[in-house]
Amino acid sequence: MRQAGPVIIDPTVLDDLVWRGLIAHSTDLDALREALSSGSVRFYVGFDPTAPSLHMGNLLQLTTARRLQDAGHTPYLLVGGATGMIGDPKDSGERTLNSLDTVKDWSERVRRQVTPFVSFEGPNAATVVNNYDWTASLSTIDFLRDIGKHFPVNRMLGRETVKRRLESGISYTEFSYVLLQSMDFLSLYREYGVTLQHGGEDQWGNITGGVELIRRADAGKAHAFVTPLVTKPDGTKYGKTEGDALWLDAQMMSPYTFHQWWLNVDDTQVSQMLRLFTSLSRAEIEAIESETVEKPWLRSGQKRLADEITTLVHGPDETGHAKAAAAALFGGGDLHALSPSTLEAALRGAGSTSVPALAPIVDLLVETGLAKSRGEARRTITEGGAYLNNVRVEDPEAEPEPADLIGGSWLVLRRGKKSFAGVEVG
RNA sequence: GGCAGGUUGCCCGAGCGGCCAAUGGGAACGGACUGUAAAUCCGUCGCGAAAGCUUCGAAGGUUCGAAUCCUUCACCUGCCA
Repeated sequence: MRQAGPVIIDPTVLDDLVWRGLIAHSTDLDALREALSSGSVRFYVGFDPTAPSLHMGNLLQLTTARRLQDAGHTPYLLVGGATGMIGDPKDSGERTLNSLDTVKDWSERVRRQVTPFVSFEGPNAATVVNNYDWTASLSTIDFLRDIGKHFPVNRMLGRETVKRRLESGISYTEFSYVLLQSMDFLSLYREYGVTLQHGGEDQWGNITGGVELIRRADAGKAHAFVTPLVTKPDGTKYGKTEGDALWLDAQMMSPYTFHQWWLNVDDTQVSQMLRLFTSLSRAEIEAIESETVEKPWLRSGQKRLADEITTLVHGPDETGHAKAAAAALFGGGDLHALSPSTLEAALRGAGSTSVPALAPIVDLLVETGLAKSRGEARRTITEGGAYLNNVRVEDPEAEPEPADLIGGSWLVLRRGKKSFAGVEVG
């Protein structure tokens, strides 16, 4: 896509990032603006393989990297094959170390997930690196002499994450994490001339550790900024409990569910999400914002958000399917009136199960995963929360009849307002 | 190595021999109201249709009866070596 030849630098990129609210903290902003206006800056962002899929926080880094690349800068996407084996300290306590095989598997997944977001063509083509490559062979002596010497322990103890962990305990392993990440920045600085790192707000300490190391070890000048931590309206983190996590992997979260996730974003957060995650222009976003204020029930912000981001992550075809599925299931019309192919596609997106023969609703609720146990399924029916083909089921002993089958073989089960599951009988 | 404290359901946190499947809060789930929103109100929240069964770090033991007492083990925290 990108033309060979000189890179065209967009000098307004930093101001755009600021307007979007993507900069929570940064090193000297004026120096950074200067650097970003005067040439293609090589920058890096890291992704540790701590789960089988990337999530919302990683997505924010990926779209940010893309913005920088679109403005003419050169991305280095780092897979944390080494740092993923150590684990950075988090407030909730010591991590369980993952096995070598797990980290390798997840590293590979990260590498695959990360690549579609940037371009590998043109003069400012992206590069994917893995910190395992320069970390694994490093000797302990060299590490302590060359890296460790630059880290005063008294300063390390003052870091917020460490302070919070001193009560509950922190292992030397996690305490040392900052050295590894700092060494990454130094290595990329030396090897490729990388002078900028960005990441999530929780990485600020680790990132500035690298900036400082470059200064101490090489008397070099590097920049950094971090994006804000995106929290739920109540201030808690996403991904803390199962239901909130947003996975980019289609196996872990279907494109339909992914699309629904964005569609259900709070009114109070739509504006922020549009700015942070989409590439819509300022004018477009402001137009949507005013429409959201005037006619909130249209949820135009949520719809645009869901379409844009699902397309970015899963492509336009999947977005189309997700919208069609939602229209079919939430449309409120008679499901029997839908064409079998439309229905089938919708249910595949929402999740479906095959059973050999008709069975009581209670069993089907469990079978489809809408209820965890038969007791819970019965309770759901008693509470009035179970629906067959969008009609409430009143009787806990109810059993579907052949006439309920749509297109001769499908049942649509629903729990509550939003959870659908298809059942294919036969 | 010594001494002290801790380990309870998704999370936090009561309980300290029977009235405990285990108070309370949060999360989650269902209903009403709505816009597939928020807020609010109501209800549910180990498994089982029920009888009953399996839970309170692990394994033993005392007792008619234990999450609650005893022993050993594991892990965590603090203080002292």
